[in-house]
Amino acid sequence: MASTAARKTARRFDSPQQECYLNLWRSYDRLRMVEDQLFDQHDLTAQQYNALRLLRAEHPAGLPTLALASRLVSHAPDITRLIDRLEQRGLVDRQRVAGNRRVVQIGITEAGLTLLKTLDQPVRECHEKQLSHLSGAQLQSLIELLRTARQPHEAESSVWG
Amino acid sequence: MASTAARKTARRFDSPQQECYLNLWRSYDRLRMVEDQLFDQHDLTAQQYNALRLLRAEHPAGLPTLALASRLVSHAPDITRLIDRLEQRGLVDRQRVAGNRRVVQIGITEAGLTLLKTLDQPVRECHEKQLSHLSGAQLQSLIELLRTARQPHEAESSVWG
DNA sequence: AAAAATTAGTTGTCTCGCCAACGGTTGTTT
DNA sequence: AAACAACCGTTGGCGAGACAACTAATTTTT
Repeated sequence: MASTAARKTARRFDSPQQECYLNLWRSYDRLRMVEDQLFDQHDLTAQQYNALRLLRAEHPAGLPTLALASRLVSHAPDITRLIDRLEQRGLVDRQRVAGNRRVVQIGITEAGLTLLKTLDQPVRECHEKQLSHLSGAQLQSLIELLRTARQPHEAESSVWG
Repeated sequence: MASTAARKTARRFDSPQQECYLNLWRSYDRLRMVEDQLFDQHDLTAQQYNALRLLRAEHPAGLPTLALASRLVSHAPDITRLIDRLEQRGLVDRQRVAGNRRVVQIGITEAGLTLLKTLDQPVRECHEKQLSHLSGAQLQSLIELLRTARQPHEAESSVWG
């Protein structure tokens, strides 16, 4: 009966859209906790790790500050100080660009590369711990639904679109 | 061909599990942004709104501090000061429980109820804006996959399990 | 019934997220 | 070429998140 399903949803949620969003939030919170456990051991945040990964992919060229920010999974208005912290630990370096003195190019250092290397395997295991109970088909289905869900809220130019 | 699909994934992700988790993070980040736009107008955080909603559901009885914290969508180690801020704005009140003087019962005030009432419709519209482009079947499917994804990481006793 | 352990919540401290305002650099108008 | 606008990044200030240490109240142990 439709009324039964409706009543079931009505128990805690105002709409299917709300139920979906709160489930998204909750699942993110739970899986994030698993990842944080790993990164805490290395005094990193997920955001910092994400930045280092992107810089490794562009090594040795590096990326301008705002270009780096725009590629991060999660919006980072505080990119300057995120980089500050990584720079203070010697994991990245900054360099003014010759042709355009407004731009600051960020590069990953040898120390940064070394740190990432020690994390590669643990991170892979972490993601297994998070989601290995899902089948390949379930993973693909979930990925596709998540992409569809955010699609209207992605900028045209986003690398994430 | 399997190798084609594998190569496609390999472009940016180390594993399907990683791809899935990063998509989860990204979609959460994008949809969260939509919600924040609304709450910012009322100087609320999503977490604060969530707390007020839970307190309305328990009105007029209220909830002990830690019981409230445990029901929030997102883990809140800072529950005391979250309540402090709501209390300073007169949206909730605190009351020591007679029988057990350790417990502080939190209740929503009339002002809190009034604020929630003005938010009910905008919040519903916000969730529509977030996800109305998904069909009912897609929503149900996504909800179910999200629940399955976090299931091993939920405590037995969780109201979210 | 005194000591120990557990429970409930608060406080201190530090980092991080977020917005707005700013300074320096380059590109565009007129 | 002077004025204006746009761009890139930094800084200030404050609210929020995280974790550990702490006080107070209650329950359990011996």
